[in-house]
Amino acid sequence: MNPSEILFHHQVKKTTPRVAIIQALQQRCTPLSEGDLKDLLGDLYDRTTFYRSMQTLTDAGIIHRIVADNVLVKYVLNDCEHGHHHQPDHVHFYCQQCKDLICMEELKVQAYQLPDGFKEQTCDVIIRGLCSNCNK
Amino acid sequence: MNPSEILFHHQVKKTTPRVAIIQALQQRCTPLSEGDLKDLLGDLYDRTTFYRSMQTLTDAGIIHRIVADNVLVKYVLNDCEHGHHHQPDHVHFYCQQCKDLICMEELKVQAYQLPDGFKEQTCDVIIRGLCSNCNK
DNA sequence: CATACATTTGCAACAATGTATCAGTTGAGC
DNA sequence: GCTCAACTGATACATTGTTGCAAATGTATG
Ligand SMILES: [Mn+2]
Ligand SMILES: [Mn+2]
Ligand SMILES: [Zn+2]
Ligand SMILES: [Zn+2]
Repeated sequence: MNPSEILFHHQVKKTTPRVAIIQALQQRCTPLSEGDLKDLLGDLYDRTTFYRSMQTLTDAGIIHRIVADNVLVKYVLNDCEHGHHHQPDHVHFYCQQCKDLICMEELKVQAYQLPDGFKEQTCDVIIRGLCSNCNK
Repeated sequence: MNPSEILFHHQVKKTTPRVAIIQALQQRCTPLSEGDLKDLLGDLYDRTTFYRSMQTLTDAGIIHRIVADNVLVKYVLNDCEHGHHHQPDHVHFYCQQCKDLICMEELKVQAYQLPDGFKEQTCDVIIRGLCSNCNK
């Protein structure tokens, strides 16, 4: 599906920033931060618009957020081409040195049974440390 | 162990802010944020000093950080009285509405086997959603 | 106990991230 | 093409965290 179709399918208005953001996420197919997207798209939209767009797209179930660290949030499509859905799916590794976020597809996250009354919305499993490049 | 002993044992200089912070963490025995500690300790130290102290105490292995969310970091003693050690130990639940962080002691975190070369330093399992109070 | 030196602190300035308000623009449906 | 709700950009603000440097403090030594 192209960005326009995705937006229509989720009943979200088609706007220039939203289309551009979805397109960029599709092309890279990896978690991207505000900075990453800014590098790709330049001054296509205001920072305020960015945050509002990400909120809208998250609420609509088109993307989801990964909190890699208190100072780094990344965003991914829920339905990427090569099946990179994921939500409480796999572990993410965050390298404290090179600041890279790596999807550990092979490390699946177990389902946790919350006590009665609690409602789960998202689940992040973040392992922080040094990646194989930086650990030398 | 009292704060002074802990600091001495880890070969960290004994200073007023560090002692006060450890003391507060011991008394509450629950994860506290910068704001929580500020409420307890007032203007005992500057904000800059706080961040530097937490870095030092973390490096020394006296406390550890829990990243509840990109805008909320909490700190806990590694060696609390009633055995609340925890590191890759149990799941933390973060209520997106009342902003409470709850230790799910009964939900243990599995050990993940990282690929060769990767070095784990910390592991957070954060489930976000609504707590039983807010989910009504 | 006094001194000396390294460590730590407070202050000021800055950077990054995120939110609120509001006037002006845009887009989907008719 | 109109219309009106939805969205955007600009500005201003809040919070969290960092950096540089002079002044204060803590520990080790004599
Ligand atoms: Mn992933
Ligand atoms: Mn806990
Ligand atoms: Zn790395
Ligand atoms: Zn709650």
